[in-house]
Amino acid sequence: MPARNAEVATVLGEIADLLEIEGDNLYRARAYRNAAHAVAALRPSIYGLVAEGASLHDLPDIDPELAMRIAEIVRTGSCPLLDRLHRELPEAITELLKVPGIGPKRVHQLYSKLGIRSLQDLHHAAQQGRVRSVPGFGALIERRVLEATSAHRARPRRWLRPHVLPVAESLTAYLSAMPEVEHALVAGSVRRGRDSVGDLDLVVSTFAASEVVERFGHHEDVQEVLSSGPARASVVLNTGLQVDLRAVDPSQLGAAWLYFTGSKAHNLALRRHAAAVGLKLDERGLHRGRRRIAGDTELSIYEALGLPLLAPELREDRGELEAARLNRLPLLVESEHLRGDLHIRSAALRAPGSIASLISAARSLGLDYLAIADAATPEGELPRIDADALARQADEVDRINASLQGFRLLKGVEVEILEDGRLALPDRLLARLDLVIGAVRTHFELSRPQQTDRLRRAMDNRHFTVLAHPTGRLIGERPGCDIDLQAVVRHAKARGCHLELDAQPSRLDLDDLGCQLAHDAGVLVSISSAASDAAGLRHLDAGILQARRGWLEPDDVLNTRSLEALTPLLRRTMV
DNA sequence: GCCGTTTTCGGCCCGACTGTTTTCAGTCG
Repeated sequence: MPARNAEVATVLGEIADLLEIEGDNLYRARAYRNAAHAVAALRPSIYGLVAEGASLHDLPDIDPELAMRIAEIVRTGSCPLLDRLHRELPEAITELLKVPGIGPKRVHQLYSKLGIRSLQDLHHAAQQGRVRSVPGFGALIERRVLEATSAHRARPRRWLRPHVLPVAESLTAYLSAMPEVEHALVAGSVRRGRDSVGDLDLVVSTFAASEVVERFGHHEDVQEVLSSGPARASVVLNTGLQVDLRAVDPSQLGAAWLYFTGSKAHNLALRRHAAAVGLKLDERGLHRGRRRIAGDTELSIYEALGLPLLAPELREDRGELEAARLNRLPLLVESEHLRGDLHIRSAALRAPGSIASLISAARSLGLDYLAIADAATPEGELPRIDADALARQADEVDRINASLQGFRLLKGVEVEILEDGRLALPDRLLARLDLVIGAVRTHFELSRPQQTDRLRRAMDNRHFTVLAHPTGRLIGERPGCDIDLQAVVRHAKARGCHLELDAQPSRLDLDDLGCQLAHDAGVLVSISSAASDAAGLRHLDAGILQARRGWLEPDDVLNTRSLEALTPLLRRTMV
């Protein structure tokens, strides 16, 4: 079965892990890790590239020989090197790397000295006190291993961003309130706007680093201090969220904030760029020889490197440095650019007074229109909407519109895309609506060709306007459907349809790479909240963040259009 | 295994922190 980019990247990453554990040439392992990153950051389907015979060694960090191996992985899911590694090392051994404090060297020791092959083996060995007998281990590491392998299953590995944001705000407020602290800032993947995060990174500037770090460890929400030094601490909160704090001298704040915002790949690329122009960048500043030439702000560092300040959302080493050098960075979309929301639930129509508060909230966000679009399923658990209900709703919308000035409700529906690609409502009904949002809600298990054809056929319906949450993923719960997103995007372009970025925190679907695909194909993205009340509109900010991570500019987004400019875009001209 | 505005060979980000050592290797971000 041909593999998706993320799957190929996973295989390359596994090869890197296994090579490191084997203890061969560490730089060879790093080469595979770099290749994994390059493939993961790739927009077009790698399977498509291989099928077209395109040369993968045009990608950064990939030479002809490695390109051939990757092509083999794409076609077969494996390669001779991986097969050899699997013969020589247990399949589950890379799991051990997930235990904090255990890296490739220690995994190698555990396997060669104790024959440990899995997390379960490791847990038992630690229980029996055998781990401390291995060279390089001691009683302390053994205790940590025991704790980690017990807690490993209980602690969620990734957190949805909205669950972490309030914690970030409260902890930065706590730190800011300390008299010794000048600034307390959020860094890491939270700042980069990732949809889910593994931990929370904070940076403070202060002249009294060790006192601040010490006091932070005594915060009432801290359950455990994992490590603590004069300039940094890692703690686990009662909720299980890990928080890393760094305290730096105020003159180093920019360098530290830049460094701890990451991503790691961006940092490495930035350091390579610095080295190429004869400078050295580290977390304390930018240096020419022994002299520090920048570092108090992020801007000072980027400027000294001859680059503009890069938005944190772009810092993923996906071509942003090259774009910056060539002055081709996108002018990213912002919340203020949105003029409407094209996917609102009708619950607001039914509850007394709530449509008024929803419209008022929308107006205060600068929006001029909302589209009501409930889920219509042939037989479903969701509030079912049929022809009569839709007609009643249309009357209600007309009545409300008549009472509004400078604001408009649009009539829409979220219609189920059936297994064969037909829509679950008749055309004569769809024809009366301002927009038709098609959604996959069942049969997630279809093969990639089937699922892709299903979406393409749905878009062939001349009333189809927007494809809702294109992959159907639920972050941390359900992976997206197996679709050829590039083919879907191309078909959307050919049919004059648009793609939705559903901004609900558990969806954020399209994802960032999907947004880039849409942009590259010239397909517009509708950033929508799927809100059923005024509070739900705040999800739009998360959608904007995701769109920015996908390099989208205002013109790439459907609902940055005024109502006048939007109307013709909702009418299909290509069938 | 990749890469080249000193290099086609000899580098490959680098500093903080920890634990196990007895002066430093491993891990992490």
